[in-house]
This record gives sequence, structure tokens and C-alpha cells, in this order.
Amino acid sequence: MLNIDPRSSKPIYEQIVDEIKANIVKGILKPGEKLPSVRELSKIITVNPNTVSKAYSELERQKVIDTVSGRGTFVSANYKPRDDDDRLNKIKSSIKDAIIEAYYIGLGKEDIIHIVDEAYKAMKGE
Amino acid sequence: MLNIDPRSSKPIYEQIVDEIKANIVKGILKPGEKLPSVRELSKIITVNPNTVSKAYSELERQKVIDTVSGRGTFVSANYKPRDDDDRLNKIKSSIKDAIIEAYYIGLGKEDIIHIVDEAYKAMKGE
Amino acid sequence: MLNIDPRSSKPIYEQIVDEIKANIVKGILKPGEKLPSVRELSKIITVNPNTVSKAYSELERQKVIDTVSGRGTFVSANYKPRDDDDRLNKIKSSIKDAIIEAYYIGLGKEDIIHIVDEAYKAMKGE
Amino acid sequence: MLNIDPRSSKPIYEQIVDEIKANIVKGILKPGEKLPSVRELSKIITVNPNTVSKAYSELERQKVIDTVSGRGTFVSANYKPRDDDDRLNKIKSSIKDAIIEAYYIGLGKEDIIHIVDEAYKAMKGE
DNA sequence: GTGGTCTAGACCACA
DNA sequence: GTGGTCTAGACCACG
Repeated sequence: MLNIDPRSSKPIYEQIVDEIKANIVKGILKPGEKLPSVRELSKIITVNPNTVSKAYSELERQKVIDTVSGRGTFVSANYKPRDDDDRLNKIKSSIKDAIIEAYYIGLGKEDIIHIVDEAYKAMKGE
Repeated sequence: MLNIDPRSSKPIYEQIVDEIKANIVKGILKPGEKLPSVRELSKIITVNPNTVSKAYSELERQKVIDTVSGRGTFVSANYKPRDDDDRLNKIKSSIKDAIIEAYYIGLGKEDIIHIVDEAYKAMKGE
Repeated sequence: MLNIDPRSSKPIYEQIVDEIKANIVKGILKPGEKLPSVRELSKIITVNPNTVSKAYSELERQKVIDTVSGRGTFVSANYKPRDDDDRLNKIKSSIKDAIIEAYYIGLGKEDIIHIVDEAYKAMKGE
Repeated sequence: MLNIDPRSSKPIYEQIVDEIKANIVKGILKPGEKLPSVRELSKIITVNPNTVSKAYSELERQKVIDTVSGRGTFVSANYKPRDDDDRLNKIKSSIKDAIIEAYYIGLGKEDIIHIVDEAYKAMKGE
């Protein structure tokens, strides 16, 4: 379910955060749905429980999931997107970086648009 | 000239690498042009010379600049983009992450395309 | 295990890189095997940790080893040779230089072939 | 005549030394033949005279050329190859390194032999 | 515990 | 003057 690469330079806990958010966006995880417990998930993806715990804390901080003590963790039912300049700037900055990097392997604007297209298709298709 | 934020989580040497590549793409730095020496740049952006050196080494490895021993470093005159699956995958992955993140602040595909547009305009405009 | 000569003109970090690659080729280090940690190796060969770190970074860049954050570094399990014109040219050039140099101590083609033979035997023999 | 690449990581003076030795081996420069003066050569290959001077000193040290004060420098007439363990070991070591490196771009023994062949042909052909 | 980054300061070869 | 290497010692994130 979660695609984790322990050899990546991206920290594992961050990969978990991103994968869960991706699954929610894709509709694989639905609002209100229960997530596996820290222990369960750590076994499934063979990762240190502390790492999963850190990922869940981060997701909770971002209000993507809710933890009900003694009951478990759930995908937030009432997530409301709101303006967040910090995050918007990070997104812009990472897209800018990607564009520069693309230039250096010979890709132009059309290629970037195409990659964006593909990414959206993958989100709906899966 | 270079916009360095020492508090960013992105390593300083990487910021230097990215900024220089951005300046080349924008045409602010031209092929064959001499870059500031390691010691000069380290003074300008108040960073340790080793950090600048690390950035320059990385740029040299990527064939973005040439270092001529004893003479200095220069923007590569004959940069040829090559296929590089690893870098392409990194670009795709970072765009995918940006799209997910965008969803969480309420942005959709059109907004992403708009951001890409803006980024390209900024590159040519500056 | 690693044969390092601090008085050599070849940089120490490069010696470490070459020795480790040689040990992998010889089969002394096997795919997936854990390498000594940066601090360990630095003590073993009495060299500054930064120097070992630089060597490991270079090996990682060449995809010879994988570093798993917080866990250590490992011999790459799935190394796939790829075409690399730059490296091929370096090899050709260093062989050409060796041949010229050999001429000056009275060695001809047969002697070079013999040296190549010996080198291959040493690789398998050890 | 001399093929110098100022962007190479190999020092320029060393490139000059190697190129001159290569030309002697190839027969382009014959024993007893006069070499260009330091000033002349430095103009021809657009290099600092000090650099050429350093190259000539090194060649003289290796008894490849002779300097007759006031008359110029000449290719040694009576070069006698002799055993030189130091240089032999360097040659062996650099061939060993080349073989390891070759392994990592997927080349085997036959390929190396082929490269040696080519190098010898190039020496006679030019 | 692991590796990654950064600073400070030194020495060296090269041009 | 230039960049390259190395040491010593520090701090940090990750697991």
C-alpha cells in the first residue's frame, strides 16, 4: 500500500507522510477511514515504530489525520483547504527548482506540462 | 547576486548550486564567464570557503562549470544536456510531491499550470 | 583491509574509493555487505572522519555503495554498469600514458599484455 | 603538435611532459632533434612560460631531453631504458586501477586488451 | 548509533 | 593568485 524506499535520501518518516497524503488525494484512503495502528503499519512496511509514530505526529500537525485516544487514528473528515503562504511558497520554489533541473537535462516547458499531466492522470488512474 | 538563506533546511552548498544554475538559465551568468573565486564568494555570502568549494565541486561534476587549475572557475561553454534517468525521476517525483502538497492548500491542476507559467516568465523576465 | 599510503600523491579519499572498489571486484566485499561506519574506518586507517566521508560520498555518487540514513553504508546490491564515455576516455587515456611510460623503462606491448594478465589473475586469486 | 587541454585535471606541465614523450615514442621527435625554446613553445600552445619551463626540467630530470646552455634543448640521443622499480610499480598500479574502473563500466579483459592494441596502433599510425 | 553539514584553520601544487 | 586536500571539532536529523 505504501511505497517506501529505505535507500532514498528522503527521510523515511517523510516518505510515509507523503504516501499517506497521496493515497488520500487518490481516494484510496477516504475521510473518516481508520488508519493502521503505529505498530501494525511498522510491521507492514518493516520500519521502526518510532518512525511511523513521527510520521503520524506530522500528519496530525498538518491536520490530515485525527488521533482519538484509545480508538485509533483516522483520516480527517472535515479537511478544509486554506491559504497557507508558507506552503505555497515551498511549492512554488520546488517547482522552480524542478524547472531549472529539467533545463539541464534538456527538457522545456512543454515537457514539464506533460509531466504534470501524467502526474494527474496517475492520481486518478490508480 | 546569490540568494542564500542560512536558516533554510536546504543545505547551503545546495542553495549555492541551485542559485548558480538558476542564474545561468536566466542568462545572468553567461557561458565562458568567470565565477567569483571560492574565497571571494565565501566572503560575499559570509559562508565558509569549504562550503563554497563543495558547491563548486558539485557544479563541476554536473559539467555546469569548468575549473581551470590556478586560474579560476568558469561557466561551461559547451553544456550538452544528456539523458539522465535518475535526474528525470527526481524531477517527476518532486513535481508529484508538489501536486499532492498543492491539493492540501486547495490548488488544482490549473493552478499548478499557472505556477509553471509564472516560473517560466520569471526566468525570461529577470 | 584497506591499503592506504598517506605519503602518496594520490589523495587519501581517492585511495579509499579505489581500494573499496578493488575489494568489491575481488569479491572480498560482497553485494549487500555492510561497510565499516565512517567513524570506525577513520579510526582503523587513522584518517580524519571527513576524509572517509568524502570517499563514501564519491562511492555513493558512483552507485557503488548505498547509504541508508541512520543505519550505515552497504555495498550496492544491484550495480548495473552503464555506458559512460567520460570514464571510458579516462581509462583509455591512462592506459595510453602507461604504455608511453612503459616504453621509457624498456617495456613493449607483450610486457603490457603480461601486466594486464597478472592484474586479472591477482583479482581472482586473492 | 602538442595536444594540451587546459581544463583537464592533469596539470598542464605534466600534459606537456607526456605529450613530448609520446611524440618521441611515435617518432615525430627524433633523437638529437632540437626542441622549441621555452618561450617559443609557450607562445605556440599559449601557456605560461613558467609552465613550459617546469615541463622541460622534469623531462631533463627523466633524461628524456638534454639542455645545452646557450644552444637549446634536444631530444636525448642515447636514451637507455633501464630497470626502474618505482616507475614499473606506478605503471602496474595505474593499469590495475584502469582495470577496476573498466569493470565498473562493464568492460572485461578482452576489452582492455583491445584498448591496448588500439593504443599501439595509434602510436605507429600517427 | 548512523551519516550530513558546517566552521576554522592549515598546507600544498599549479600557473 | 587559484582550487584541492586534510584535520579538528562541532551540531543536527534520522532511526
